[in-house]
Amino acid sequence: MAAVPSIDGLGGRDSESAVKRGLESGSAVHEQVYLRLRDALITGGLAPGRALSVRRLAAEFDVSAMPAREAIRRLEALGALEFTATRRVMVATMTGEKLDEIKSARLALEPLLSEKSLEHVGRDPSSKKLLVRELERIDAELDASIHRGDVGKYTQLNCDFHFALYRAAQATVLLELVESLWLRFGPFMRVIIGRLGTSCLVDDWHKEIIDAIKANDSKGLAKAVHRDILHGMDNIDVSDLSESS
Amino acid sequence: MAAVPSIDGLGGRDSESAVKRGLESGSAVHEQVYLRLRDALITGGLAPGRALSVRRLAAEFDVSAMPAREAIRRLEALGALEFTATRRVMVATMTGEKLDEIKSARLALEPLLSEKSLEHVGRDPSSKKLLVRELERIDAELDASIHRGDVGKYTQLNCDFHFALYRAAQATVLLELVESLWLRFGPFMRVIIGRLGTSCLVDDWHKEIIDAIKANDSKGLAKAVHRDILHGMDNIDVSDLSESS
DNA sequence: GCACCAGTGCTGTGATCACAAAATACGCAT
DNA sequence: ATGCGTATTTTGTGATCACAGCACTGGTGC
Repeated sequence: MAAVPSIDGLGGRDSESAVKRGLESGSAVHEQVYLRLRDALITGGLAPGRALSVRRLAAEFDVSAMPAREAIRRLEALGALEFTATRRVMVATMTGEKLDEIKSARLALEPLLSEKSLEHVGRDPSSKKLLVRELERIDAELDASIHRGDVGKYTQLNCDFHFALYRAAQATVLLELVESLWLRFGPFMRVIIGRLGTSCLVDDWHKEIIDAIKANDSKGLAKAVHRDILHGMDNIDVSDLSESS
Repeated sequence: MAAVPSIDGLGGRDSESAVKRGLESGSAVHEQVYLRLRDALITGGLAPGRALSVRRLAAEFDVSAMPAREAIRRLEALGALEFTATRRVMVATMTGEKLDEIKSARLALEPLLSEKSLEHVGRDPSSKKLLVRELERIDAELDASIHRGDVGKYTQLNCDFHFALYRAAQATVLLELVESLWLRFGPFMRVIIGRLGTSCLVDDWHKEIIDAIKANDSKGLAKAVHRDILHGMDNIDVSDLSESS
């Protein structure tokens, strides 16, 4: 009963989370539930509109209702989950307005955050080497998953790539804001990409990002991130929204 | 026992919250606890580093522990509260890095949000009139509180002013991001202003903001908001941080 | 006077229960 | 077969309890 098939992306998989935090996993049970649920959401493991319930979630994770409730509350505060009129909880749905806001916010924050990363990592050549190597590793896997047509893996790796970059900025506040944004569009994006397939995807922007880091080109990096976001969010048709709920 | 003297800004006061939401108060008890605690934090009613506890908070609000726990979890998710190493909860403290991040994020988001407000309100002259009138009302009170030297009222009104402006954008996601930012620096800002007094404050930028709205000057509005943020956060000495914990 | 240590109260955390309301399932009548 | 109303189940929510660990108190020994 520990392994859970009914929620995609929530099952055992490996211990490596999509958005590894600097923090330790924390002994608290509700923290672990939160982290696993968060990763499932951010990588699109749960479809928008998907109904959740305290007891079911608790059963999935083989814990009591309390930790599940707390995890749900936190994710609701971050906008990843939303209430129905009758206080039931579901994965947040997407609207055209929301999508627009998320795009604006991403464009405002993520290039900034990536600049900070470069600035932070620029002082220490060894840590920069490490970052570049990790990004290249992820990007290679990402490339492979695109050609393989593995949507699930792509989503997770794309998430890994960006947050590996952003985490290097050591900027907690900004990172949490961006995380909140990804939590909001992750489930939706997964549906979209799943519908379009990986054929429409390229990771040219990621290579531009890596090159800009290598060249210590702060503005170029910001621009590359900007373009990556635009590319990822512009080919989304609003008409997809109606079916995604 | 309903009126609580031990937490400033949490006591009865009037029913008007600092950051009124479009939503109704919601019948759920934990929602009300959350809203009151949030307003207390955002207006600086609780000092940074201030210890909170589930049971004490529950007693303050005359509810059981459960709603208090849920409210705390949500505010912790938003970065308003933080854990000690031993899982105890306190009002988030400020560091130089955090302050820098918050400033960056505010500068990136709030001018954008204000532009959206103008855009949204520009189509309907009557709603624009309404907004301008409300802003002028708040600004007048704000002016008065400055001359009166009423730091508490100033903080609350400044918060009211900005969120009255931002709420007009009808942009939930962006608003929640900004709210999260204000929750983080509200308590700290209150301490700073409390130390400096209202003498150093001017609300010229607010008048510029109102003028830009009247003139439908989108860029001018963004610039005015930008300056208001800079003015508010630039005269903060990092040395204040050590004493504010 | 000061440092240290035991004791006591407080705290987070998880578990469980009760209750009302909502959603689902089911069966009946047409 | 289908629409409808009832019955059962599930659900959120609040309350309470048990337990282990931390923090602070007060006192004792040096």
